Amino acid sequence: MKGRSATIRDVARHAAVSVASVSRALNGLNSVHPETRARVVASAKTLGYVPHAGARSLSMARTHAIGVVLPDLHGEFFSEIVRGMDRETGARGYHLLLSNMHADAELAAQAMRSMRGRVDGLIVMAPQLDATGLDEALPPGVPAVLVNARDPGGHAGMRIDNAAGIDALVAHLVGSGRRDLVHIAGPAGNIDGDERRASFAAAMARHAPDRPVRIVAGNFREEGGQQAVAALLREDAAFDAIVAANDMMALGALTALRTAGVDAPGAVAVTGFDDIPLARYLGLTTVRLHLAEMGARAVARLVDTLEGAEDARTLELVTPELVVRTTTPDRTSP
Amino acid sequence: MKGRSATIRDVARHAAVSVASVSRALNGLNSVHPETRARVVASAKTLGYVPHAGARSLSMARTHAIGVVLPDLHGEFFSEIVRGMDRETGARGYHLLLSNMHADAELAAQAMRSMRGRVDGLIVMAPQLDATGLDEALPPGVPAVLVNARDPGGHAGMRIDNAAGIDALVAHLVGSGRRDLVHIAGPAGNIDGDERRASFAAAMARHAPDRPVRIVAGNFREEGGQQAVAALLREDAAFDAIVAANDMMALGALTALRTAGVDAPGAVAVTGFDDIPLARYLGLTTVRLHLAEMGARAVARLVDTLEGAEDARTLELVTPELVVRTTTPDRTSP
DNA sequence: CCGCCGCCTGTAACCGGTTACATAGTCAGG
DNA sequence: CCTGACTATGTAACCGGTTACAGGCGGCGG
Repeated sequence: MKGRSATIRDVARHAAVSVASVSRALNGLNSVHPETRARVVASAKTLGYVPHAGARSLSMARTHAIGVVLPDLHGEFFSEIVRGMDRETGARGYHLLLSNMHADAELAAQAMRSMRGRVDGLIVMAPQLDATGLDEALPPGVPAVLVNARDPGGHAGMRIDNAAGIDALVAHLVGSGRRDLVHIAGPAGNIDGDERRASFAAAMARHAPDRPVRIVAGNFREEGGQQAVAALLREDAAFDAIVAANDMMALGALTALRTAGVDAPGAVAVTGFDDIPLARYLGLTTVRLHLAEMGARAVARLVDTLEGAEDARTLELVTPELVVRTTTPDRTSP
Repeated sequence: MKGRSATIRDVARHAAVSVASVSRALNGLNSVHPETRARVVASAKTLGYVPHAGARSLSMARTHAIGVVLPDLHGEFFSEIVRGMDRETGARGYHLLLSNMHADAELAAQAMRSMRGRVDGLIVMAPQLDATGLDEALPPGVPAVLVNARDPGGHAGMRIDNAAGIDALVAHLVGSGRRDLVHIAGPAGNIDGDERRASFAAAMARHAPDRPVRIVAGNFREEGGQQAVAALLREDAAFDAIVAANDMMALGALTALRTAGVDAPGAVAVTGFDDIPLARYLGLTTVRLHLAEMGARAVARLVDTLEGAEDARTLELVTPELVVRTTTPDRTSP
């Protein structure tokens, strides 16, 4: 409509006061005569004045925005984390600046740099970057919380407690009468995959120390679960439970078992990891990740340090919750 | 570490040139002597200089960010739209500023205002706001694309083509031998629910004009589908197909039919709307929404108008895609 | 030798707010 | 009546960039 929208100086002129008074009046600050304030507010309304957040940020050195750098996450995972962040962020009066999908480390680094001056802090989930590469990429002086990073280095970190999740699953299986467990692992090199594999070995040592630790390779995808089961059947292995590193592979394993004529979950119990929506429909026993909570906590910690609290710079774990369904029936009470 | 991070003046001092030269050198602009440029680049690197995006935005009156105002969307829906936006936004060199979850119109309006000076344009999905309320809430001079708005008024709009989706489903059902279709509607007042209900009537008139238009109430949730089926069975209605207004209700309908002993999909075919991930697993015939594409198109249109193209201010529809699965078996070729 | 032109660079204004500091006015206490 | 404190307001610097404008300088044609 009109050329450009009203600035604070337009309001000042219209109300016949100085810009300082306008600023003070509109921010409810210091001492402003009630009558002056009323005049300013009226002028602002008639001019349709909306403060320019960018200018304010510049002069206050505070943007009230936090940046989020994520890899190319899929569906549920992405949406849950971001939802949690968004909830907390809104509650604390901040905004979220997204920068998703970064193919390689260079792009991710560039994305992080391009946020300097736009955000007060960063939440970074960058599987491609190691600790030192990350320190180089982070704009100096911008606090950060690392989510799911292999090594948070000197920063605050958030991570899923994979060990607790796997331990709960193994304990549950052993407790319901299973003895010969097999783990279908995630892709090598993936943080969660690696942790879950190691945790499986640890959990077996704790709950079934007399049994061997059996692990077959997988890839977090449905076919991976199918192929793993096919390999197991081919070598005629004896097992009565499968602990898949995530739900999708558990699904694949389940269908592969059934099409091969194996009684699942009767003869072979199956567990997953993640609790995707499908798991509920298929009755899959699994662990729920509380991703939204993790996102919210990451924001909460970041905002806390932004607002002066001590920066803990510690790694905080989010404990998954065991969800028992029908793929792990109890064998101990026949 | 060091007190505050380097500014352009620090670089200028270090390289013994003026700030203007630094700016020109780093932006690959105009005419800068190669040697000078090299010196500037070297200084910038040793000082760890990262440009301050906020300051740049202020002076250029361009933020290269676009704001997104969404209601509290759940899972798949939210994530798909945002994913599409993010993809396009990254490809065009922009950022995405999220402001999710706005309980009422007032909060949504406030969220939109708070974005002035932070973004170059807005993508708004605000079911609570009507056209005029929206025009008041929009900061002046900020172009906007409205997603799923009942009436885009004078703005550009994006919407799912509900009529095309319902028509495809009804055509498919009638084509496979069904005649007595029942629609389980969405909640009254919801845009998509209303459109789908009206479209169902229109589609029936087109493809099965001799049959009555039967509609029962629903609420987009699983129980809604169950309750609708219960009501139908209670009144002993004769029907051989159910067209649910979304997938969740279709699921509810399916399970309710089966637990009531009705042969589904043999005696009663069932269709949904949305194509949520579960639909594939349950073999539900439905239509796929291409939400990511809608988000991407919204961004593309917005960026186009920001970069000078003609602003079409037109309502653009995204056509859903029919996905035929097992809940609608063919009856015409016995 | 002069003037002009093109290349390179510097100075300073500007974007739209906030805020330290100065100042004018009012009022009470001594 | 003077002084000090306090309130209300204005002036101008500042945040960190971009860029219009003004030179300075060297080369070249006349």
